[in-house]
Amino acid sequence: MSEVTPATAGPAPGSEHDGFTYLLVQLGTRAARLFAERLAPLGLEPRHAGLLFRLAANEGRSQQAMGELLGLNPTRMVFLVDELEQRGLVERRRNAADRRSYALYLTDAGRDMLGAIREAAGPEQARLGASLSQGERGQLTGLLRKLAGELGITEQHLPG
Amino acid sequence: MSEVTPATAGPAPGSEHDGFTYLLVQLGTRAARLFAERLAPLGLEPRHAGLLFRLAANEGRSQQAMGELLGLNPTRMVFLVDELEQRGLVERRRNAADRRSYALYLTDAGRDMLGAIREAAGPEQARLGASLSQGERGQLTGLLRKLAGELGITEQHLPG
DNA sequence: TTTAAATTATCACGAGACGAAACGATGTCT
DNA sequence: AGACATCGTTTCGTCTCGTGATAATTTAAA
Repeated sequence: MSEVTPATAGPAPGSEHDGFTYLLVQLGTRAARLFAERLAPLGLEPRHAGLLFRLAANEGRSQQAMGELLGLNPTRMVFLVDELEQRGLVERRRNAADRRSYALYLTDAGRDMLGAIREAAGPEQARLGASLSQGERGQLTGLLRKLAGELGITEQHLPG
Repeated sequence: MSEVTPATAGPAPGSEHDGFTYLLVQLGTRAARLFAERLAPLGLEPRHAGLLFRLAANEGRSQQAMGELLGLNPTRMVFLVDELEQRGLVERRRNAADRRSYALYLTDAGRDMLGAIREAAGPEQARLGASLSQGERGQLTGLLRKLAGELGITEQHLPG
């Protein structure tokens, strides 16, 4: 029974209609779009929010280390940090030990922005899950977390 | 209690870690990538598969009507149909009633390809959900369907 | 008939994301 | 000192996509 082939009949194995893959893709893109819309008034895009959140949990890392953590190549990372630095949300400090690299830090404005993002995203999530009871929401979160755990999603990755 | 504001404490309302929004986005993009990888050996990309599936349920429609259904602009639609026609999976037939327009049909090869896509995607989904029991998988599908229903996702849309 | 509208196709242009390669500055190793 | 690797950066080309303009064919309206 460890074999995953769904040879047992049930709903057609590969049909897109009974599977959760299609639903995951659809809901994922939809959720991303809703989040982006909520973020727009703040002058940010999802990737900015992603970096800010990850940075809050990993302050002082080098730019490249952060990029690797997020799955971004160095070129893209330079651009992303540039944008956030120009907005005064992130700071590049020379690393005293290794002056080739920068250490990334949140500014006070960056920390404030983090709060603003949370305030913007919270109600949106509540609206998205309005058709679910609180128990169902917890159930869903638990199941998704199980899936994510198997795939090695660690809350550190940045959505494509 | 119909109010959705989570004023009651519990896990911090806007925190990304307890919410399913972040998980949905992550899992959605991951599922899309896995699907694309499974499709690559067939020489197809997700958009091709999307059109083939939607076309199977809407044969005989005009090219532009299909494009509208999928959320693609006419220019892009021409290109997409070109690609599938060159592969012999889709056929453009002159519409007898209105000879300005084409009616789109699947060829036999297109129908075969549909089966191949299902065979490629099925095991992938099983692998993705390997950490879930069969009951949990059904539960998850049900919950996702509820969410999708609220958002008006009708199995007709093409993932961004 | 004349005129306007619809459908498909084609082209040019720019926006945006992305990767590859190279470069200067710095650090490390021999 | 010299050779080599690493970090951040810049530049270049590629890919995808959207928009707008244009044309050819066919249909519908005046």
